Amino acid sequence: MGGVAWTEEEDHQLKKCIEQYGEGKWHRVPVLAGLNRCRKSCRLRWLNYLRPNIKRGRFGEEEVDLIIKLHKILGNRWSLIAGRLPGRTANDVKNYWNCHLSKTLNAQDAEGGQMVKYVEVIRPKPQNIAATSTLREKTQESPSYLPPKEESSTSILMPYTEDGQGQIFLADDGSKNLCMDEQSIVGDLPMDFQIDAVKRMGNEEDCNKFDWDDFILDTDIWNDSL
DNA sequence: AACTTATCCAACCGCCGCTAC
DNA sequence: AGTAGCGGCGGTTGGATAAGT
Repeated sequence: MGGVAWTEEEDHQLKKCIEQYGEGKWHRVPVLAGLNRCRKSCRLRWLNYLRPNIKRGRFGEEEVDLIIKLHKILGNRWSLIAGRLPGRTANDVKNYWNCHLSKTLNAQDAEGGQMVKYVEVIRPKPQNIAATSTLREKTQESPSYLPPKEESSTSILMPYTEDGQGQIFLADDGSKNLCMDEQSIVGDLPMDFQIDAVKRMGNEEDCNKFDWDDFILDTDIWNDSL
């Protein structure tokens, strides 16, 4: 292993400590539990191994499908992906990806697998001007950048697929619709940037009301498009 | 049976963003 | 405004084990 393996006794001490004091305050855990481990080591051991309801064993077909879909949308955001797989940890998902999926899928891509690109989505003009300009500066780094069509609106980027299906338009009222406008293609951009952009968009009130991570992760949206 | 190579996965490391001071 | 401390995350490491020769 990469480090010193945990003993049964250490596991027991950690478990007892969490049961007594609850999760969190990890810097205090080594002292409270009487363990010669750092806060990070304790946290990791709890999250990846000792926490109740952790699922062990092989990944099911449905789980693997979901991992592939979510990885397409989110990239290496293992904790977000694991959040959609009950009982699985980010470490499990990451290990599974690295051992089983990355090689297989890279080979498929080399043979012309489907590729995700991105479209521009129009939202109402935000009140937070500073955030908007940051987004535009970043967006313009894309070689195929197209400026927003209307001054009264601004844009975010969402994935669509090579075959032209599944482009998402977010209407003023927050509803989600398909958008087939080819002009709206902005280019290939990393998902991290998109999420960053999405988080920066709109006034604070709007952002608080709308759960963007949940929107992006809402697999029902992508079932038809990916 | 003995040795080598490949695979798996628990644990560690370094970085990042947030918060309190 | 700067800094220290924290929780959290993703990348990487390396020991254990399985598979191959």
